[in-house]
Amino acid sequence: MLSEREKLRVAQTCAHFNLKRRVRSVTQRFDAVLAQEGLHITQFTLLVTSSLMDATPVSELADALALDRTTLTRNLKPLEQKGWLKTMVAEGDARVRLVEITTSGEALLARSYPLWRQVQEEVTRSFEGNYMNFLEQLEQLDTQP
Amino acid sequence: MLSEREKLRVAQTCAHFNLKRRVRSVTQRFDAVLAQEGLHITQFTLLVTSSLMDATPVSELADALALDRTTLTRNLKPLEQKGWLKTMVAEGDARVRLVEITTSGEALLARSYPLWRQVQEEVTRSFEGNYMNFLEQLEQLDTQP
DNA sequence: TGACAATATGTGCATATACACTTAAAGTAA
DNA sequence: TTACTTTAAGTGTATATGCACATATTGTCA
Repeated sequence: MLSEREKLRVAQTCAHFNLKRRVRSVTQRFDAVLAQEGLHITQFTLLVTSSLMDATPVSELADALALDRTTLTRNLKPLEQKGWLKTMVAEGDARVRLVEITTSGEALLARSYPLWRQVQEEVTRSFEGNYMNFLEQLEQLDTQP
Repeated sequence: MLSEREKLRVAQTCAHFNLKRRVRSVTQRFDAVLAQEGLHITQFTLLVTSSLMDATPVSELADALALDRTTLTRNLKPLEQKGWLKTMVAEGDARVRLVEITTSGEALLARSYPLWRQVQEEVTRSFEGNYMNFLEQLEQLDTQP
């Protein structure tokens, strides 16, 4: 049986819990604004990355997003259905599926960017210039000791 | 059409993307170890909180976890099925469902705590004493300007 | 008391996530 | 060329998440 002290320690310091609940809050702030374009922040990020890495294999895109490949496969589906992304079989290797953003997807990005920026600025404002430092600290979470 | 520069800005600085991918990594590190007890880190946190706040209404528990109430309802289900949590209708108000940890749940917590602690220490080690400062910075993400 | 408002919770639907397993295609070696 | 291995991707299943809506119970006021 755990002591009260140990339980409190988990509740107050757990890296996962503390991160996750903040992320939930941040997700909702972005999603609330992006909803006017029928978009979630996860989808916005996926569209931007697809646009940056044009005609990329699914696996490479998953790596770039630090996302499980099978998760990406499912996340692509609604964006394809709405015509913002399309996929095509790679020439010379029928195993590979290349992900591409469509013209409609690019237009959506152009409309959504100001919305993203608005929330991004609100979220980062409270860091008062230390946001980049915060991002660096975040990276340490991945660093294996 | 977004410029390359704007796309890179999103990819490199987006608060949501940067948080989310680190969280995915942290989740996997906890889950990998807790798997030997058949537990996810999300469930571990839920069990600890239920244990701390004994016989709490679903809504109050959701508030404590900064979790949508309907999400909590579903997260409770697998834990109830495995007999680690139980719920009972509150005396005097049949609308309220109280969540309680079971003896079996407490035993599981006792076995899982060392596993949590092991990963927690690994994850926080790289902060070298600045972890609490990091948690405070995380809180600013919720602060409305 | 009876009608309506407020409260607590659950469900339908959709997205997000990942592990285990499957399928299909390409590469390789006898 | 055939058999085996490797590689790229998809599917089955389960948990996690939250909005919109539905249901049930309690409270309130005329």
